[in-house]
Amino acid sequence: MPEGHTIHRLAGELSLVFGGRTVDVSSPQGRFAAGAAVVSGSVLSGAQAYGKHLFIGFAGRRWVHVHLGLYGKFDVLDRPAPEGPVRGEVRMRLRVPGAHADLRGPTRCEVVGDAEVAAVAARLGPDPLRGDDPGPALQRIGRSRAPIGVLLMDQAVVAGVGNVYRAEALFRAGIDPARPGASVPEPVLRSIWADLVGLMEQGVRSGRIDTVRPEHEPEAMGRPPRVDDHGGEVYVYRRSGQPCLVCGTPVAAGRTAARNLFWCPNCQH
DNA sequence: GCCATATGGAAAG
DNA sequence: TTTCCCTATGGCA
Repeated sequence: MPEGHTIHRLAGELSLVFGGRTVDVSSPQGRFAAGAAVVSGSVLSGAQAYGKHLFIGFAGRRWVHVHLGLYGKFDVLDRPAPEGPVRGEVRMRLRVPGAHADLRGPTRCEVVGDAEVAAVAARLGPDPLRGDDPGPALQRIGRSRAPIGVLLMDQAVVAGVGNVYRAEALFRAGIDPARPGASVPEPVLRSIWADLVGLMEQGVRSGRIDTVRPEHEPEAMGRPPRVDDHGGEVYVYRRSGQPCLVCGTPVAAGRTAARNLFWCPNCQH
């Protein structure tokens, strides 16, 4: 479930569990064997998140740069690594007495230096989860003819927003994803930013994406709760054809830039 | 078993 | 705009 909130949450968990400790790093699958050897046995200083990029810091100014991509997973477990054969394709395993973490299916997992961390941070737009100034994002969107739905997913514009937060923030703002960025009034852009900050901070705390306002929650509407793969309750994401939680109109679906897009044609303009 | 699918992004055409 | 990569899972023979 890798949108920015997942990565920031992981950074916190990794820092808490492994920070200040000497960590054994391995690659049961083998594809990260060389990198693991570089950092294994050194002290893990802490982890940092920039958008969807995770940097795990080790003594000697070395970082393991991890990007989960579409289906990567990084499980941090408060118990010793199990004995015996490793289940599945574990690219990287972190291990200390009493805890371990397994990384599977990442798009990227490599040892880098400070320069690479800085380069990644520099090419990303402001991150709602880092307390960044939204100015550059607002300006870029305000000048662009590209659809607001595309701009919000562009990591160079806003870092950390993925397909779920994109769809949900636009629904909550009542904005049609196809609208050109420049056509969205600046105050609306500001409120979308503030909304993303609140939603994503909540996501970091809960480890899931919940976007439905109290007045539209299942208990309030007399319908059964619904939990999707992302773990939470949402208005439109992956609800195509089902009635909009606010107006009952069937939720629309489309594909833009090879990604699924969902919106309510009645509530969003 | 096979196929489709997924919250991403980079490279190729 | 399409293709490719990385992995697990659920539906369907």
